[in-house]
Amino acid sequence: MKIGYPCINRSIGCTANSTFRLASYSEERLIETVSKNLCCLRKILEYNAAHNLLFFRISSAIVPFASHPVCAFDWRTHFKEEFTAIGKFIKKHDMRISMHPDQFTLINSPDEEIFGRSVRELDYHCDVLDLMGLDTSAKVQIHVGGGYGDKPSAMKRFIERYASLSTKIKRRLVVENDDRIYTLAQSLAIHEKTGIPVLFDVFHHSVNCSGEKLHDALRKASATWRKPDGILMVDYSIQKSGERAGVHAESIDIKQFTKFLRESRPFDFDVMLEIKDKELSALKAHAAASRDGRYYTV
DNA sequence: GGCAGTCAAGTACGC
DNA sequence: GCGTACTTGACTGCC
Repeated sequence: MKIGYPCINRSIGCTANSTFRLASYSEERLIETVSKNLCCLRKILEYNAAHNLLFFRISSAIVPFASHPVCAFDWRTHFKEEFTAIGKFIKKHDMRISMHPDQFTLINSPDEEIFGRSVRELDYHCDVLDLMGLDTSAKVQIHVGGGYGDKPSAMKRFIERYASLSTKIKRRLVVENDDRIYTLAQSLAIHEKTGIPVLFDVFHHSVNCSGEKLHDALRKASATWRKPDGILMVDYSIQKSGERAGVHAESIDIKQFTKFLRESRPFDFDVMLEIKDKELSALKAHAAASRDGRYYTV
């Protein structure tokens, strides 16, 4: 078990997801921004290594507009050395990495152009992980997509579209149960037809539940990950009190997290803490999990 | 320098 | 049909 947090570290005074407006696009601006992002990513990973936080989600904004037609610049070649060096660091510290394209990446959209843009976006995410030289346990997670008023057809379209994807994408792509449309059971049904691993989101499961108890959910989701995929990835968050169901909490509740650790035995998985205060909660979770026999330390 | 409006992209939902 | 939330930060222009 490794513990991590997504994209942003507020303790070290830099960000690895600087971007700019499309209207301000220029090659110079892109190079300057990506250089800054990669430099900061390295610092975040160093912080994580020092604090034994060995799971991290790299921001999709690491290369702004990478899949947009405006971007004609060959950033892959230009930044090859930087990516390789970061990858070496990740491997040296035995870190687990994920990426999560945002809600515009929809491989089950009825619109072929949206599908095309989504494939380009997935290509970009896989390129980042490939350039770092990471193995196929580094994953790119997406949701099943829209319901389009007819979920069975939308799921069928996901399955067909998945089959048409390149190996480069398929070897990294995993699907996650979401908080409004596709449940764990529906994600597992898609796994049955495609073989795609299912990333289990504990919080989404509590908001949009197909009935499985935690133990059952972890057993079923774990079984969708094969050896080259690494162990199950789990997204963990809790409800912010006094807010609409689905709003992420500001900070982790260690009592609840400890209960989750206890109830999730004996399954092993890596936990991504989708909590607003990022590394601060991850550090608290690390302290709680370090007493757990599953917890991985270097 | 600070503030508020806005940002590439899509879908679902409420009015 | 239109505006807004999603989830969120941070860029940008205006004062």
